[in-house]
Amino acid sequence: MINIKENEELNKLNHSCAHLLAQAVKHLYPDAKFWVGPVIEDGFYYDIDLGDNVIKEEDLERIEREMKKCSKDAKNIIRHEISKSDALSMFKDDPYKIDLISRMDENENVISCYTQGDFTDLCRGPHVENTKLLKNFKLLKVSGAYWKGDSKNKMLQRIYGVCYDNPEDLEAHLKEIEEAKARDHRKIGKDLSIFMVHDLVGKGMPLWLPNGAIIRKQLENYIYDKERKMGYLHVYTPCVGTVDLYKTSGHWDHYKENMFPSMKVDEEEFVLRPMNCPHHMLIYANELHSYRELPIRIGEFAADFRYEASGAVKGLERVRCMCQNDAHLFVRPDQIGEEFKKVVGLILDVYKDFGLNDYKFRLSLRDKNDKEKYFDDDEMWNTAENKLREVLDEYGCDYVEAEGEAAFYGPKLDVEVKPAVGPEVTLSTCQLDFLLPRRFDLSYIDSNGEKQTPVVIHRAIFGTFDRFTAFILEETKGALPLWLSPVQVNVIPVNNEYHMEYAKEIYEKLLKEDVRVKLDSRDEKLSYKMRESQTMKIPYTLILGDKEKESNTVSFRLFGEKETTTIPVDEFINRINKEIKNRELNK
RNA sequence: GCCGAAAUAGCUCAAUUGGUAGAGCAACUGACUUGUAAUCAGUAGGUUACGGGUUCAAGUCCUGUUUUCGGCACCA
Repeated sequence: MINIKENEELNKLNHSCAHLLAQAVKHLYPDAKFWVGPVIEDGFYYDIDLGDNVIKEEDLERIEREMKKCSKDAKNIIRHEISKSDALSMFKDDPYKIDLISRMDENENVISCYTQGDFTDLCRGPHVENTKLLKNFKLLKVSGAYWKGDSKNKMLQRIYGVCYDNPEDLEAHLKEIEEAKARDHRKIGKDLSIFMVHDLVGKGMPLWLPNGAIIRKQLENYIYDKERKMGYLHVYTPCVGTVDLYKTSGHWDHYKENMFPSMKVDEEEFVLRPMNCPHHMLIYANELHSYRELPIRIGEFAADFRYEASGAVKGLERVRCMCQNDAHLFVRPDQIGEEFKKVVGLILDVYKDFGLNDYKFRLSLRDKNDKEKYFDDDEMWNTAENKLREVLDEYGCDYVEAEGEAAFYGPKLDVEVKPAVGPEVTLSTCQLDFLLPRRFDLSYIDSNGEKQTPVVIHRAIFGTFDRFTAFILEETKGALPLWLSPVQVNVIPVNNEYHMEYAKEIYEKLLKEDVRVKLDSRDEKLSYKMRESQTMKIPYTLILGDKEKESNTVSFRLFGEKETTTIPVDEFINRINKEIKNRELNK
């Protein structure tokens, strides 16, 4: 999809369309007051205060009609510049405009406005010359949005739309939205029986069905092997901890509100754990460590529970019960760079294995002025942040820096991806931590026999198995590579009476090879079974009839393809074994 | 959590202004014995998310709750 914000012409067009929207809304709702109407990657929006009026989805059509009317009026969009004081008196009845004007740069004494017919808006511009150029637009959705993005403020109404300079591009844009809905992992998850949810279990607590469980198990095996080869030691720990554990770590103070409420058992108070760091800290502290042992890498596929806001819960992507692909690396200060580099290397390696290219690195730093959230030690923060930058530069990774988004214990590097529907989410994460080792009084003995404090690196390559599965389903549109597919081979005899025996023979052979194979023995036509095989996106469908039986061959059809290939049975077995072993991607 | 919308058979959807809840697919039974995306016939399937109210009469109107969806805010 074209990035409208970054395209000069489309940016201008969409910005002007936002004004056209405001003009139409002003006609229909004379009391409307306007906040801002920026251009975004996929169009534009305008935030509006309508007082007691409410714009609903069904009103969008009416507003669109009014916009068309305004467009047909073919008014020139005229820029004029006024002084700051004139602007303040001109918009004196509009608290939103006063807010904008008064916060403008001291040096900026000239303020620009744009007028089209009966409508004038404060705006930096630029705009198209005439409203008649705004023809190919569509209003897409309406929602609430907090003023200035702060939930303590009043909620305004936001209308989203998009505009193009020709009807074909607009049509293509709308089609893309439809296609995105079709590859939403919630739809695929239902169609392919991957997961379900149930009110009696609870919101944000997905149940992984057999098909989903296979995918997850494959992901676990894959990353477990990678980690083990890199010297990780895997553990199992309970998914509860005492409140005191989280008071020690500091999480209780920072995240109490986002944890499930504590439960009292006898004299102890427990919580469902929201993360695993404290448990792993205790495992480290269980033994005395020499500087020679470090780094020590403790890994776990660990279930965590977070009381996510009800409005945030979404399929497998944002859940209240998740399984992290977690690990904590205990390192000496001189090992930070090298160890961090290994983690970034692993991330790059894994994304390559999955054929993922569309992701972004985000380096989250502290807000130097926020002494409440972030512990006050300039040297530690600066050292940590610079180490992360160094490694990223070494790999030549592009990244954006985000101030004030670090964890309370240290800076972090996240990998962000865009789901089919909704805003970007974090998959992988790697975080430096100078604080928790101190809070848990962790130590190792250095070469002089002195106690030193290790540094901890928190990292999750898949992030959570839940979210990674959601993402991989959307990336592949449900047509998973062979090694991840719940059913890898579907065996269909041409005629149940004459070919079942041969079909069974092949089926047994594949079972012995540890292939996930299904034999469709129902009394149905071949075409009926083929249809289901394709809609369930099974990678290989075998057709076995007289021809195959006589020549000891199999005929297979790949998912999404029309032609059939016939090869000897042994050759087929070699072929899929190789494909599975190498975790080959779909072409 | 906030602003909106929605919830009807396992799935996808119908049901005029309030007037007997239907269809296709799936399931089951039988017939058909099939060479690459839906063979035919029959059977069964519902406290219309849950609770309360208005009404002679509620899937439909009002109200509370839950869940889902679109955004906002949040995301260790």
